[in-house]
Amino acid sequence: MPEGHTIHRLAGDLGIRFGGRALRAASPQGRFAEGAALVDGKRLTGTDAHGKHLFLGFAGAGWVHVHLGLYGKVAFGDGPAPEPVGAVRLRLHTGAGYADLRGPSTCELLTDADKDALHARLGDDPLRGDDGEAAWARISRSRTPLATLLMDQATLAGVGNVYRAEVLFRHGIDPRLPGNRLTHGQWTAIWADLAALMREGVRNNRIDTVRPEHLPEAMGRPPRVDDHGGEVYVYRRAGLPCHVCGTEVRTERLAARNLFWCPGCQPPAPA
DNA sequence: GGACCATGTCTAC
DNA sequence: TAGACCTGGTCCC
Repeated sequence: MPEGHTIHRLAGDLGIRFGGRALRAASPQGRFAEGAALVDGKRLTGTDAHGKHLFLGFAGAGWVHVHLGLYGKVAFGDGPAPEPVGAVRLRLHTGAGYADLRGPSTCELLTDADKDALHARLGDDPLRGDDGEAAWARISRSRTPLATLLMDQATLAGVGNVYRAEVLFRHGIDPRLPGNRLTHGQWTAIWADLAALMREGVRNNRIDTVRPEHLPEAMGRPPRVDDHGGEVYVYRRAGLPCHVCGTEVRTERLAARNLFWCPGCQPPAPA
């Protein structure tokens, strides 16, 4: 599901599957009918991802910009495309395979200039090889809680609710710590960790954040299955014991999103 | 079949 | 900060 790793993975998969080829495009659901008609029959020249934004370049037609939002999905299939099931906003296909896009919050056609403007309002992306210093410049002068800053796409692009909860846990940082109380050393460690975790997320197409020494087998506990499909420390584990210290994982609404942390492993910094 | 929930973001008050 | 919105999965009746 859609944090930055999903989008980068999609950009890669779409490039491998369809790159360089002329594609048929349609909008069975109808809400992208005009855009689909404009790229129909055009060659896919390249794909790009920045944070949670996906871009598909079509020769002579510009860029299809997709944001999956909370519910969006892309489903791939081999062979000729069957009758569309459900609300398919955009279907791309060749005779040999197809991709169906459902439920995106955005699916629109952009010019190069539109795309540039979008990049300009997005922050550093751990999956684009950025060094994180522009993000640090904003974080280090903000009194906003770090948990909120990590999800501000203008500061940092691609991190969502799972990665923010998990990376703060891995670094033992209280999510409510104001940005300007973080040290540069802590930030470079967080940035490097995010880049590594998210690269692994792209590879595996799921979010795993638990260190090998904390996996249940290594802790002498029975294996577990997290219902969102990856191994995590605190995300959506409210009320359950922390895998590391046993303290009950807490949850709270912060800036209209659910936040999860372990008060034992992520104690408040001294004032 | 309906209620509810979700890894996101924008807009209006 | 509340509500809206895009959709599908899960749970309950």
